Amino acid sequence: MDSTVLANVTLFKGLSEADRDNLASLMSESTLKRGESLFHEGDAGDRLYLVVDGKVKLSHTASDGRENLLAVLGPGEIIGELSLFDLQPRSSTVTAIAHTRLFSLSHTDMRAYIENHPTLAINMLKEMALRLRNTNQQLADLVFSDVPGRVAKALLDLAERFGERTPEGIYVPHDLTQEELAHLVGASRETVNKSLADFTSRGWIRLEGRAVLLIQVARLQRRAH
Amino acid sequence: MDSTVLANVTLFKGLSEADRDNLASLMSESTLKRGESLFHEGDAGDRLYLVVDGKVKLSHTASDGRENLLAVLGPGEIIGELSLFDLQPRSSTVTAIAHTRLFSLSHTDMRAYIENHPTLAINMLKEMALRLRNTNQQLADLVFSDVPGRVAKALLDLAERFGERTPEGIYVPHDLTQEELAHLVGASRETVNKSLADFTSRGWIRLEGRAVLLIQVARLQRRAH
DNA sequence: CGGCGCATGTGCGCATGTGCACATATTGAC
DNA sequence: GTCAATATGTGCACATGCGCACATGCGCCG
Repeated sequence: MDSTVLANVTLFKGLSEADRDNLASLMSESTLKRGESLFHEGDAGDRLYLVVDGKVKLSHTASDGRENLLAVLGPGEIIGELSLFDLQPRSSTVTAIAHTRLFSLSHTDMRAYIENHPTLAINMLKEMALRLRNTNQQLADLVFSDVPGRVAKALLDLAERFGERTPEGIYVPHDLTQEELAHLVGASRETVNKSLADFTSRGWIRLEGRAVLLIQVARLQRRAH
Repeated sequence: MDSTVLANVTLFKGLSEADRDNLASLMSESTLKRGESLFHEGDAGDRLYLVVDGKVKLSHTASDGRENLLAVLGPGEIIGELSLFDLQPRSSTVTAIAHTRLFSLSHTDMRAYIENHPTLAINMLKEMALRLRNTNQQLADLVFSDVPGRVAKALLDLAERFGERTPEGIYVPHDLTQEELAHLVGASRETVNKSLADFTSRGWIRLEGRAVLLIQVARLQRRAH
């Protein structure tokens, strides 16, 4: 296991190199192809995962089959941290939306490390505070904004996390189908499609398969408010 | 400051009596009347609060003035824990909805304690994991359920936290106006009022000022799904 | 204990967004 | 490269819920 990867992970910031090596020796590696799941809602979970490369979606399925995306996670982000502390079953399903490489660590090992390394505990708390803020923000967006507004917001969010500047604008390879994007913003596929079509006809964005080019970021920001 | 109160707070479970005494000596006490605010969204915050008695609402206001309740917190629950870790300004406004007594502690003192007491760090992580699960659940409800469903859910939620069994049913003194309840479920006051009227006419509940009597809990659960 | 102000109850027209139906385009497996 | 499966694009009827308008009710402050 390569401990140098861990140096770039927020969760492990501030740990000594020896600690990171040690942690790395406790981890195992796995990969997922698009569509493959890491675990399902309701499963008992005893591992913590770390995305090294690729992207996964965190989803929740209602009893009638409708789906809802809680988040899209990329490199450096952690998965399955909730079950670590409250011992509840997985509250969401995690599925790869691109080819993904992960490291994982048993809850037992992680707990032991947290208890002996205050820095790690604090990092973990920071991470969770951030998540909580994001989720609260999402809640507010859902209540306050209409569908086009939420779509604009989602695009800007994805841009911040996965975008790269180009001469034409920000290129955002999000790997989501429009249906998945719809689930992310809590709307129907059709409505999201129409919003995207509208933004395109205004020249704000250009669709390129499972990626978008954001051309007029300021307009999108205004629309997202 | 009375350290016996701390013995019943989840966050401080597992600490020695000496530690609790010591923490108590670092705390100060304050009270709020209904309508008074502890702090506002955007404020810089450097204190952690603990609800001893009463109830507060945690709200978020959009730029156009519309409001959204993130949570209602009661005895034993903590407030202002996010700013502790990420040093961001307050992400919500906290206002008393009943006469409320609070203890508070400076971030510096709390951080020092967390770093030296793994138990406390783990408790904090548990607390935040729980919050995160709840918020995710709320997100899902907002996406999947219609307004009456969300109202039913909210009533059951409030019952679990504040209700007391009586011969007639579960009596829930929630202290919320219908407008506040509407903000909590992300709907308009009018629609919530109509849902409540409907539930009442079916004999599922009875309204009693800022309290509800839940008569047919099973029906509500079915409606909330 | 009287009355003002906030809270609740209810009808109605309008806007948003859903879900179906169907066409077209793209992708990926063989 | 072919072709089935999946994803995207778009019109339309219908449902939900919002927001205005207004009536009624109730609590609390002086």
